[in-house]
Amino acid sequence: MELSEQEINRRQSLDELQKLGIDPYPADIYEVNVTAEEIHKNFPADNSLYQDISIAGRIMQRRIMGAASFTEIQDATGRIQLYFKRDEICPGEDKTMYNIVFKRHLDIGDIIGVKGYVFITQMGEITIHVKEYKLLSKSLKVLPVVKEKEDKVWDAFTDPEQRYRQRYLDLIVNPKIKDVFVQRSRLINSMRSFLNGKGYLEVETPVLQPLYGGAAARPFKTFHNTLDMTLYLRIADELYLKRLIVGGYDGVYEFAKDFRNEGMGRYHNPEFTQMELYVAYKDYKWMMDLVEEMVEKIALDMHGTTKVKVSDREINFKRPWKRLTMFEAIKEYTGIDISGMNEEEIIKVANKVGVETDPSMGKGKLIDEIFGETVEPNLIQPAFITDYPIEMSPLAKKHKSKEGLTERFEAICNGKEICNAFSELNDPIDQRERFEAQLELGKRGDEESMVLDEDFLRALEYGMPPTAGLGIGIDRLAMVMTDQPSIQDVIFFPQMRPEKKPQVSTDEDFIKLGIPKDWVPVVRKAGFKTIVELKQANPNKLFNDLNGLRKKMKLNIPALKIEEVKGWMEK
RNA sequence: CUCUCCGUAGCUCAGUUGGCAGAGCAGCUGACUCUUAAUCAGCGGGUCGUGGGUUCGAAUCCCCCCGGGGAGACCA
Repeated sequence: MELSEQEINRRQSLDELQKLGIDPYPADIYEVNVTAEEIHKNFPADNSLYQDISIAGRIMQRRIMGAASFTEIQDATGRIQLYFKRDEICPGEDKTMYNIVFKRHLDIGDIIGVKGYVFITQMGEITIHVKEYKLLSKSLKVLPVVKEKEDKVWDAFTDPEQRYRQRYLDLIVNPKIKDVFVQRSRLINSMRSFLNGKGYLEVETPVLQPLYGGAAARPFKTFHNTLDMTLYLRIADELYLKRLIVGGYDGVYEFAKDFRNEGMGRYHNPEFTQMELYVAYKDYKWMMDLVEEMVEKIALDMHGTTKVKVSDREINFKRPWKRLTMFEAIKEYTGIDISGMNEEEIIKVANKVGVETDPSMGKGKLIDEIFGETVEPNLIQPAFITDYPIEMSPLAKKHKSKEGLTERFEAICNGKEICNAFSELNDPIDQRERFEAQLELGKRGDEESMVLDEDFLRALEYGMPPTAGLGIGIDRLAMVMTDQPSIQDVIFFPQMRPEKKPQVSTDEDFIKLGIPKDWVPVVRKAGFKTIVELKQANPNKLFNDLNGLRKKMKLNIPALKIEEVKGWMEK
């Protein structure tokens, strides 16, 4: 690849450092005994602390004033200023370590370790007075320099494409991003400790599945060579976890990566994280209480309060949350009671509220669409929607008392579903019929309808206790809890199209033509990325251009002769 | 997949009606021993996303393609 001027400078510094006997990538452990955060926290109260410290981090900022310099380094906890003084770094006659190594060959982005003591400058900044330093890693790429003063930010690194593709850069330069992922981790820890506290068992089930099931979604397909069969990446872990309830565990849960082969956008990444929980001898009402308790606790653990700021609103997770049946909710937001209607009447309602319909949609799907269009975006504060139609809930138990409905709920918050739960269907004969109804939908053209899983039915035939099940979207919950507008902001490496690589020939290809090694970068600079392009060039013009560049770039290599250039063309 | 906006130096962005490609930061050279968006003087840095077209002349106008954002579609 072609290097920019600054990248060439850094590689030259690397060489110079090595000539001075400095290993730019030393292998030894560098012992650190304090963090930037600890110093900022404790030093103001007790100035006798931190008088013999060792700390390491990345250089983020340099202000050089002749024989003294201020540098900021950033460790995992934050930034701290360093003070370098020439005669302190170099007590003897030899000032190389300051004048040459520090001033000339260190750059923003390099990682160094320093030893010294903490003091406060005349400007009142807590600073480390450096007695000695060591280069720990030389940085060859130029970091974007973001400057900040009193909440004003200059030259922020904001391009979403680069931020997502090079998340490491985003994390280095935008410290608030690092925080989001710390928060995400705390969310998961909070949930896990809540579930462990209840005595449930964390388990793992297959990602590669011969049949996919447990949700309405299109799968990713892959192939196992030895078994000579198609496998699917799981779209949900439901059917496996229920097999474990059949096996006799009281409560099992899994933090699972699931994969759905569908569109992408602010709320959808092809792979996403879900926590699914199944508890024996419970029902969906019991599960609602658990969800409220768990999410309230997460908010408290993360923010110390149940109130969470999300964009320009405040969402309060304090129990109890509002509870509405699906029909009540649709009636509340549209004024239409669809509870007694047949499919034809519902199609009319759907069209009236702006939902497009097509023949593949069953009654359940239609109701779901009407709900999604009219109700869901309006539910900002956490709310439970209960009692979903049977057609859209093929794994949920029929309602105890309401005909045509199931014992199912979703929690909605900030206009989006965050979880889905039901009293699990444990009647194997009913379950078989529901799967068959799904196959029927599939024949009507519904590509997300479920397939029939015989082994799962066999498990149910041995008998599954009444069970409550829950799936909760970790990414979406993290979006709400960390106030991020897009799912890509709570996933380290969101899915993206591959970066296109420009077509280039290797250095070896050029050298094979007889081009001296030192001339290869010049040839590239002249605009020839491939040997094919080069061979089409006019040798006289090429000869002139290359020697011209040699002069312009002040290269200390012998000038080319026209015979040489012609020689490359003939090979 | 559709609509829409965007792609210019390492980063953030200007670029008029089509007329020599600009600024700040970063970099390099020099000055400066408590600075903090350090300062001061000087210098270098570009395949204007890619390919085609119109034109005497294209970063600018037109078309194709690539990548991204937003809104939909699909989806939970």
